[in-house]
Amino acid sequence: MRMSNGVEWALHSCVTLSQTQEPVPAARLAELHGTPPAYTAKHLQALSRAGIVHSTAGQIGGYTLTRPASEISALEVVRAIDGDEPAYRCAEIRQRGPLGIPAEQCARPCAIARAMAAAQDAWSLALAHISVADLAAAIDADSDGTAMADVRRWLTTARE
Amino acid sequence: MRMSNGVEWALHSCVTLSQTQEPVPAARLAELHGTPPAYTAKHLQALSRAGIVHSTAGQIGGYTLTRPASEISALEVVRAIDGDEPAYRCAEIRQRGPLGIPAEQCARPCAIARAMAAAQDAWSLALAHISVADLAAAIDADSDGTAMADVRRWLTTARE
DNA sequence: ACAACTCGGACATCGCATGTCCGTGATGAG
DNA sequence: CTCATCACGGACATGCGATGTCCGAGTTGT
Repeated sequence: MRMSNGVEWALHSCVTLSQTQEPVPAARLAELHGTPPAYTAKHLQALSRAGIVHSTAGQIGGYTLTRPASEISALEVVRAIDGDEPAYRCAEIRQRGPLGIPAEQCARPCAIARAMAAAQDAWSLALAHISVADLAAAIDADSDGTAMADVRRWLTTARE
Repeated sequence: MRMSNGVEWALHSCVTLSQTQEPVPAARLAELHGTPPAYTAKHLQALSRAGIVHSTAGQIGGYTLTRPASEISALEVVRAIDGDEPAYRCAEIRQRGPLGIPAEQCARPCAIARAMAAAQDAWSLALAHISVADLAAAIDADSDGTAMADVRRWLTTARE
């Protein structure tokens, strides 16, 4: 079980975008994070499709958050990048083999699938309770309150 | 984020093995579940390495559980097949780019990594509380108490 | 002692994630 | 109003890991 690597970049990008009101181009975010520009842009497009960020074209274009950072959960970002299908996909083994159960008796998911789904729900719930604003605040606290200020400064100075 | 498909087969195999004391060959389990024999054997080897099942060679060989099914958690089985490394692997983005933080200030994991780890812990905890015996009982209940009896009968008659 | 049956690890193959590119459209300047 | 510049958006290669398969080593019963 492995999560897409782009989830990390997307979360960092959202945290960065939460520090400004002006559009930030994908190339700028890639430079700040030290990630491949084209690939970073690809993930931002996924965020755009999911309605988490808004894209502005043109010379002063870029990406902005569509909502306050406190109203964007980490779960939304993860789902936008990694897809919303569950990690465990039941292949309906119970219907196969010499003791296969007819499909009409399989209205409910298999007990194993139910257990895995419950685990996934617990995982989702944990992420749903964390917002982008929470992450930004935690990162700021880790750096004694300088990290986000540095980001804001860098975003403005780089634009000059 | 996608879990290995073999997890399902391994869990079903453990449930089946919980219904008998005698060794069951990998080929027999594959036949019962309608899965590729060689690949099924591969996953059983992983369970063997993890100490969940015990293998017996020779003519009447096969696999048996090493412990009572009530003492084997679904989490153990999942980890044995899918690996025990976390789904989210932090690439330490905070150390990169123009605002990179020196490594000596990164003793604690990044706030984002901590959030993802907490979600993974919730997921693990949910699976740790479910035993193979629980799964067998739930599957039996779904079929009005006939499924496990059918499995036991099939295991003995097929051996004749 | 033999033969049959078992597990165990080493070897191909496929799909998806990763990474990259150019076309399209919009914006600001002249 | 026209044009040049810039940014997004989707379509195109590539690499690695999961999937799937095979044969050899070891053990047991005959």
